[in-house]
Amino acid sequence: MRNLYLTNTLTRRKELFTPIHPGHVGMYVCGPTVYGDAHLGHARPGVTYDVLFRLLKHLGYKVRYVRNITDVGHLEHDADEGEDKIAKKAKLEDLEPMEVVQTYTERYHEAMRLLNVESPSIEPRASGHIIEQIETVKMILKAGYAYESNGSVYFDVEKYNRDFHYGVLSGRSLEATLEGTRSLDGQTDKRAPYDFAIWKKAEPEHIMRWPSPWGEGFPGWHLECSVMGEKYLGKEFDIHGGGMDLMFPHHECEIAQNQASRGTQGVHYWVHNNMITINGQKMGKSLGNFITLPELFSGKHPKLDRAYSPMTIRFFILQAHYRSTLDFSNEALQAAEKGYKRLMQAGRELGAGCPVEVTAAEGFPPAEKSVDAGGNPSAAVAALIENVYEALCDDLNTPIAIAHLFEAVKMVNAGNLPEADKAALKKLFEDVVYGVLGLRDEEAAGSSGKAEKALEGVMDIVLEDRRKARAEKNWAESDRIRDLLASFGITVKDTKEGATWTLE
RNA sequence: GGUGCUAUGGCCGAGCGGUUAGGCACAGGUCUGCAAAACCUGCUACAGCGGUUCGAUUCCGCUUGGCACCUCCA
Repeated sequence: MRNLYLTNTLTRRKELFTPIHPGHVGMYVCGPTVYGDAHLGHARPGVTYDVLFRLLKHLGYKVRYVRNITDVGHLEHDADEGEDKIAKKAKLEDLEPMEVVQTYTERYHEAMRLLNVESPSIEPRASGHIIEQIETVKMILKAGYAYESNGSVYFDVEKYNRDFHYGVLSGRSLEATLEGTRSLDGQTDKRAPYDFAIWKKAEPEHIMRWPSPWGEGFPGWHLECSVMGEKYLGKEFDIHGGGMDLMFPHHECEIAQNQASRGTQGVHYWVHNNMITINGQKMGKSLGNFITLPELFSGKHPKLDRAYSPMTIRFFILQAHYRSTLDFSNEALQAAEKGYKRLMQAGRELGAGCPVEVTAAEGFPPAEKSVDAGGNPSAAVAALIENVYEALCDDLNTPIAIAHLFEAVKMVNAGNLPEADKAALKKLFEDVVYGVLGLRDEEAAGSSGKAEKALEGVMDIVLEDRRKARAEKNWAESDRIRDLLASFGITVKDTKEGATWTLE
């Protein structure tokens, strides 16, 4: 199996990926809190870990990919104020909290489907694991790393830090953590400001609540990932992904909880994707500068010049390395769109088809074996394919992989490709462009609707008339038809093979 | 204040101690009744100041700027 390198946040370096169980990979990624539409920022981890999932499968691993849905216990502000986002949204919209969860979970799934993000193997919900979370709280209490206080249970960070290191992931010392911690106003049940709730008492007005040994309440946010990760992937698993903003405190707390409850940090490779920025600033709810995915797809947002297709967004994300920030702008998105279209055009030229699912390749680069029928590809093509795989396996360097793919585009456009090269590149497009990168040819997707079929028929007639006019060099009539169509948003282009048209 | 990241040509964005990243835009060309598209060619940048080195955009230091986390956040 080909070597894969990943940057492990825990060690801050690129490491050779070695799974716990040869041939198998357990991967957990923090999913969304479903209290609103997913925005462009959510697309980043969605796409990034989708590519990792697809790449691992393509490399031949059997992967169990767990991505949770946070539908409970996500505190809005400081833990002591105890209002969770979903309950708040429910009040705002006068809904049952689970209605909010249902709506936005479905909308999230739809957005991910449009982005061609594969479903994870398991998508557990926090609300479905209250019993397990209570059990874990008990274990942490039993181990002596938590204390009960007025119906809530807090993690005793100071004690933990004496035995282990609270801050291994984010590279902080406890003192450093304390430095910037906000001073807490008023009463607190916590012993120290850096302690965090693993079980939170529900105030009378709190809607989402469950009975527990400490009274009615709800689990702390950090707990769910520890618990669901262990339940579905075991006490130790290979990869844990998420946004860099979750590194502290969320993932730090997860490690502490794991260590305290099961005696191990639990995760071998921590992978963190960077943020998408807008005018150089993080795109986020709290900053109010985010653009939701439905808005992007429809173009309905003051910051958008127009709509951008899901694949444009996906390509845009893939053109930057996942560990770098990526700055949003209409210009950048339009550049991505053009590049994406050029890539797809080459794919069509090669006759490559989108695979239904990613398949494990045999031998690497896989093209070596696949083109026996047509002979071996040229050295240039073989090198190109090798470069693409090398980039992907080098910490998921999709921008480099794409740069090499554009070399392939050049070769295809230059024409006169030997059959063996053509076959090898076709395979490369199927395996990598459509497979691992998960791009889909939106234009080739085909029109199946009745109205579209009808329009196609009408256009055939109209363009046939125009062709006749052109054959008679009746340019006035030809241009009249073209201008008329343009006024409905239909663009006609004359190519060597005849006229083509596109709507809007 | 603490911790960490970052500064690349008109824009987005890789990368590396000595070699063209790539995309978009732009310019020229091919094609074309025109237009558009497509294709070809061109476009050589690494914040500033020092240092290490035969050689630095790439390593080190300083300066200046930007960002993230430390509070919910992908």
